[in-house]
Amino acid sequence: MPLYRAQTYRVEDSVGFMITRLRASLFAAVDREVAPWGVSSAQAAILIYIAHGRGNRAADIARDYSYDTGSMTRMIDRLVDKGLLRRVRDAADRRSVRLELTAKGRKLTERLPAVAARALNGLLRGFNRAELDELKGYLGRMLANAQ
Amino acid sequence: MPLYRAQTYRVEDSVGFMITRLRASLFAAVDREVAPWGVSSAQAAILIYIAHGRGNRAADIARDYSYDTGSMTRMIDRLVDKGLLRRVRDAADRRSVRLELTAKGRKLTERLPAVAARALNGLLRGFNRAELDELKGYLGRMLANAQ
DNA sequence: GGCAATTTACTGCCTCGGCAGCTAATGAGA
DNA sequence: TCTCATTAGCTGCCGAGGCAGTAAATTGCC
Repeated sequence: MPLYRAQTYRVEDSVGFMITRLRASLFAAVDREVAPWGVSSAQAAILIYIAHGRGNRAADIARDYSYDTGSMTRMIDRLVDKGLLRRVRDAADRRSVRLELTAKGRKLTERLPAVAARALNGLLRGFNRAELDELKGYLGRMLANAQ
Repeated sequence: MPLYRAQTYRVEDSVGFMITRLRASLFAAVDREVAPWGVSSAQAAILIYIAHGRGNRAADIARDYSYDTGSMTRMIDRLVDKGLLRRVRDAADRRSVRLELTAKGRKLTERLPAVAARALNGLLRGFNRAELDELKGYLGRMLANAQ
């Protein structure tokens, strides 16, 4: 017996619908907080990634975030335009572009993890650690099913 | 002790990150299935809403889906252009536009719930009913926290 | 009845993101 | 070494959404 069936399908009963709304309200919450600093939630995620030093090429971010490389190019364009990021051609592999935070970008990025944490904690009000772990377990299983 | 803290924040450990990726892969799965019929997953959601008869004004959908009304206008434009939907000015409240499925739209819409159910069941492979209910409980609590 | 507030839909402008197609650079194999 | 496949990044094109501002219609309140 499948969990969802066409005959009884109701949008508002769907996990997909809930996830979509959750994502939208989470992004909106972060956007409200970082807007005064002139960036968006999506841009903040890129900055945090680079600051954490787990890779600094556009292709790294695209792979880890499952982003389209064309989207990445334009995202980086916006961050470069804002003076937060710098493109540096890699001498060893001249196809690649290394991304470096500018001083301004580094300064801003220091404040971003706190915003992300606050937004998540807001959504998780009333949750204890065990519940969060269980929730993440479910989400992780779904992601694994998605390959 | 908050669940997320700025000092230890890692994007890939974040529920927000997981939700974002889940949404993207769910939409992509539905898009792949309905693309041959000339519609997108977002458009399919609108059609299902109208077919279920829980409201047929643009404002109803925008409210229930937490959509921007400007986005709704453009979404309806695309569906009207495809001949799936018809705009009918409401005689009683002339601000409103009633949305009606065309014969073509009705025919297409009959097949959509099955696609949605299949996509969700794919993500939920290995889940039993109790686990799904618990997951939905968690997501519902987060949505309530988002107001 | 008259005026203010609200609602509905629409528009322009913007960010985000996928897809397809392209070039340049690199790597692997005959 | 030459060829072919792969990779990195960029571009055009599109759909999806939010925000702000507008006009018309409706509702509510005095």
